[in-house]
Amino acid sequence: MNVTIKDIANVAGVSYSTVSKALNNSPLVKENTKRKIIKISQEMGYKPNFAARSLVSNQTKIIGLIWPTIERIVLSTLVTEISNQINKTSYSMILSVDPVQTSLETFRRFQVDGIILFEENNDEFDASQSSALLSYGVTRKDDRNYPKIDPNHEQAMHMAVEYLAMLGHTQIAYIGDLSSIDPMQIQKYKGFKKAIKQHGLFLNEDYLIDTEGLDWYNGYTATGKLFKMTNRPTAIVGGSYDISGGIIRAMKERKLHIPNDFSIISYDNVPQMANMEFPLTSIGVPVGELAAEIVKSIIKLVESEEMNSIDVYSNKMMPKLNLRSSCARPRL
Amino acid sequence: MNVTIKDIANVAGVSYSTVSKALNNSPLVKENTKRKIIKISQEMGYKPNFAARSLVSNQTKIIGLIWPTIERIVLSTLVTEISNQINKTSYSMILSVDPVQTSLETFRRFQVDGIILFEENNDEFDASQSSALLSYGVTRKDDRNYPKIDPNHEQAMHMAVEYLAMLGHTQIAYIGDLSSIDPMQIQKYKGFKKAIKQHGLFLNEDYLIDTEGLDWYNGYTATGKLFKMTNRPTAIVGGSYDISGGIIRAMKERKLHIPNDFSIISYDNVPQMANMEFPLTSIGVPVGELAAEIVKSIIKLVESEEMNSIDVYSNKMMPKLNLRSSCARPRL
DNA sequence: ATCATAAATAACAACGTTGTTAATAATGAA
DNA sequence: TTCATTATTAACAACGTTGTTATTTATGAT
Repeated sequence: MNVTIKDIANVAGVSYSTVSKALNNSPLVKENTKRKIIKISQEMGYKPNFAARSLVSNQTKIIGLIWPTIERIVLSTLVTEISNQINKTSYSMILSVDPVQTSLETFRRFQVDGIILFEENNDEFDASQSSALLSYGVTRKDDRNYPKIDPNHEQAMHMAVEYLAMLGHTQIAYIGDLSSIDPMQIQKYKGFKKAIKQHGLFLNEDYLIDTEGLDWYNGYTATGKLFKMTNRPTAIVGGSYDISGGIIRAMKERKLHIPNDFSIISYDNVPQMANMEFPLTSIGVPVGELAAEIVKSIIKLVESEEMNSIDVYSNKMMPKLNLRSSCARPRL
Repeated sequence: MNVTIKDIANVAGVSYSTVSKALNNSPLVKENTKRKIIKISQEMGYKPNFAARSLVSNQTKIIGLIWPTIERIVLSTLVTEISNQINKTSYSMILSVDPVQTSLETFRRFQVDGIILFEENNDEFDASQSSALLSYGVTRKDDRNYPKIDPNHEQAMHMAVEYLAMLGHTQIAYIGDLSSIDPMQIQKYKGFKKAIKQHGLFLNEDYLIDTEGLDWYNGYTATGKLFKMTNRPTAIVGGSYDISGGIIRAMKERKLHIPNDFSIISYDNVPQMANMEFPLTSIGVPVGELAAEIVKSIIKLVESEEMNSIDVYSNKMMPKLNLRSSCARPRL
């Protein structure tokens, strides 16, 4: 059996309410006895009972994170970052890898104070009865009634294309998942197309290469399609960390030189980027910043919810360009 | 505010204790009123308060899973499987990606009923004050005082080598992580060496190829070392799913044919194995079985702990050989 | 020394459940 | 009908906290 404040009260010879106050550092109890009680509680190995505390305070101090598809390395990194950041606050994080609806129900039972939702696919679910909810990853529908945080994909593509155009590239390809219903993927290639037009470049539809998946191998295969073309691009934007890994592989296999034969910019901004087979110049919101913003927002949401000030904002975060060595001026 | 059994009692016109019994399907309340109460509670959207319930029952019905390094695909699959299996019981699972010690403290605060621990590296930690604890992944020290479940790595290697030997191979290489302090990796290559000897084959130390990592790219690079040899093996055991992915890649790049040029058996037994670039024959405990055993064990542990029958067993699970098309008789 | 006041501690209610005990209503044998 | 017995429901204590209110003890001015 665990030790309770009553046990402490007994050995300290005070009432349990005094113990409670002492442990919460209330000014209502004398410094002397406070010290004594704290000492005893430590000796006895007291751990506050979570259930009791949340029963009276009506809050759990837990943030739930829903992550239905635990596979991509970028999201792994993001989750780890978020976990670290949350641990610096008074909250804790728990994770559920179940489908969204199931996860929501689990968290409802738990009465978590807030929920972070990674939306990768377009599951339908009913979030109406849930606690403070913050979404990462775009939904298709626009009638969401909860706030969300996202990288500004459009801006990222704009910056990538701008940089390549500045170097003199006019034939730029995008290798990414075009067939997915995942809204995040859709936003990426739409952003790319828009950026090409904005920079006055010709949009060659053949340069939109579908990986039909998000694994490194999909990137590898799709790059093969590129080599079948007669009129090849001089620069490539890779749709994700994993995909870009496959692109590098395909290049090396054909003894092609980066950046002399092809300039490459990869999407995503994780530390691992620097340790790839070839260090790629990349574009994306740094995961650290992303995590910080997500944590800050969900906690604000949780703590303001009492006053019902839940406004449904959509925070599109600013990407950063990380210059490494995979881009150069095109050969003439 | 959430609806409580008292609210239900009010609209049903009974006492709250009757509501409690009705919802718990107690024989002490008349079928008629039971139905009425259940109907009302559904209409009002009642969700039992988790904190209150666990306060009185002194159990949380939560299993915590500690997974400090969320990267490998095999473990992703295992976690998902475990989560699914747990959801079929009356328990729920929560996941922590923090270092072991931190995670243990979090779970202690939560008062989870049981903990599943994935030990990948050799962190030191103090599990003495924790609840029922079950470990997956071998520890270096032998003085653990908690039970564990593991694939029988030695047996797996035995079966792999046996199969290859049966096909006529005498020159078998192992490509895996030899430099790690991760005990699971150590067991694998030690098991391989033992198996080679047991089958009366000559153990060529050059055939133990160090990937120095667990990524697919590590497997790819290590395979390169193999091609530098003059006296090449005819068969390869890949140390993990990811590593084997890299091996396949290296083979294809050199236009080598599997299984005519090299027979390959991969470690790990996940469904994704069949969808690899090349469907590999593999050896390992099926994740489904592994998950089932883990869940069964932790629940048994949790529910028997009251009677203090925690015996420190070590369950080495039996691997299975999955025949696909990556092995053949060696060429003469 | 006496009393008002402040400081320190104790007592108690509440949070939402479950399980036990007490009270009431229904049933049936005399 | 009356009383014992059973079926049904109500009342209450408990779980371990926190916050509010009541009580005791110490302090200081008169």
